[in-house]
Amino acid sequence: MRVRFAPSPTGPFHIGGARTALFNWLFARHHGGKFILRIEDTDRKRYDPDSLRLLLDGLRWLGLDWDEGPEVGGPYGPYFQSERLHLYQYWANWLVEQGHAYRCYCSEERLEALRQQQLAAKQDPGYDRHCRNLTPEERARLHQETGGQFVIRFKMPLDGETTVHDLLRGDITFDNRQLQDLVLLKSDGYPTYHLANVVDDHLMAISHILRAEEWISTAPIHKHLYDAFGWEMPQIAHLPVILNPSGKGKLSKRSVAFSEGGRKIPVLVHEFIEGGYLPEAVVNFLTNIGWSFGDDREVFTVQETIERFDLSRVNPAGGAFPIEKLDWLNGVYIREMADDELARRLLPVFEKAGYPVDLERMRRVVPLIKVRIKTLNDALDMAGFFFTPSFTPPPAEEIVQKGMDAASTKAALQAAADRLAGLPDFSAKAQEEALRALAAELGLKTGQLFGALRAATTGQQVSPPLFETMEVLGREEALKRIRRAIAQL
RNA sequence: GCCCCCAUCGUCUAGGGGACCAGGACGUGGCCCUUUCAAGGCCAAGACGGGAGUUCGAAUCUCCCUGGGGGCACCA
Repeated sequence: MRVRFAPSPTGPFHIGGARTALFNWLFARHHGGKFILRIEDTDRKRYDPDSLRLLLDGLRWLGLDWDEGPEVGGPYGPYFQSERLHLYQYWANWLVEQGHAYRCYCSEERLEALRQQQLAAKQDPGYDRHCRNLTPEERARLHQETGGQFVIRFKMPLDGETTVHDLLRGDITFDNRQLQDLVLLKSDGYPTYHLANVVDDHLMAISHILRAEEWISTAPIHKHLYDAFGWEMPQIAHLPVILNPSGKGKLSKRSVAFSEGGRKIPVLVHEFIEGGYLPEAVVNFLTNIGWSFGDDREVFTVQETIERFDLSRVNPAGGAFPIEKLDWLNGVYIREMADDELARRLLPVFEKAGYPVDLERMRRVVPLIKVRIKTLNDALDMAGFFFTPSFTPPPAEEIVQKGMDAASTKAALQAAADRLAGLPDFSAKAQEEALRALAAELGLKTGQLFGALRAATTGQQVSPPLFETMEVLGREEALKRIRRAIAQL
């Protein structure tokens, strides 16, 4: 079995594309087949040089390794369509010679005028097959007049029906009269998607096509192309589309999408990377859209997915992008990760945010924040204060707790500092014992005393547990922060 | 407008004629735990779009309607 992912480098790598790639990859890995990456760079107008890097980086980040394609080569190369132009030209001309296609000399202006006319007359827009039945004389004259500028169009059957078998949906029948004499080869010598895709899938011996639902309407077109070539069409399945979280419109339509709360949700693979998501969580998440593991399980490894993945559990219905589930799932993966591993992954995040990184300290911080973060980036807000070189205490109003004033807070912090300074050991346990006793002596609620200390030492209202935090900070640093807070009251 | 696809809790889904007064998960609400915030535990609310038909029996099969989505380029 040979499957392919064939993206077009015309923009950033989209999560919908990643899902298609993932399903193809899973299919190949499950069946012991090959996963081919082919770059369909035939649109010179929309070509975006950054997108290839984004694509390759994204695939690698997700762990979707390809057996043939860019950077790895393979026996069916080249894997960039722009390097295969001679093949498309050869096969397009072959179709012309065989009478399955023809040269069309119509100008863009004529096509545009035709379209306007059809629209005005409330007719379906489409090419009127003007050049399909030219006499050799007319053909020669037009060739002369246009200076040999032409496109090659496919001769679509004028009547009858075409049935395509979809692995997920069964037989789908189309009326041939709906089909156009579409362009196979553009006037710049580049192929259109239809030609290049069919030629390459055949030449690369692709056995199964797993592509997004939005391609369904091109299936009969491709079927006719395969028939004209006398080639066998690969087995085909159309994966359900992913809709916006609102369920309105497909996700890939715009690169900016918003959830109900108005939060901008990531839709580009690099946004997930930069957003602090874990690739294993994203893969698990994507796997659950349109496919289910069974046994009421939602969390599972890629290995388990590979073992179980097949088309029979793919749901043909499109659905909304359940982004809030990714946050939960990412949190699950973070909590299940070994502390050491998490520390290692957190380092570059802190480094990028401008904090001086320190693996030793990070190892000690991780157990305190692990259950409190959903993304790696969350750690910045939760634990940045551990790494701030010159920590500044927050303003007085953030230190003074409910039911207290500056004077009582100052006194309480001073007393706490004295107790902490006098502790034989600075363990969280020893601190807690001493400070609970102190709170009782001062007639304060634990929340009042601990809250003031929390604000003083972390600068935050929300933080990891206070005593563990101070233990990691170290007695010297903790006391320093408390004293600076006192000075500010 | 034309063609095509799809239809179970708000969302992702399980379900393949009786095992379904429909199961799981996210989210939401409540309680417990608790120095904040989480995590965790327990509990709760919450769906088969509508109508015909087939059948002893339909979430499951058929048809119609409705709704949603996709496609109609010298873009992929």
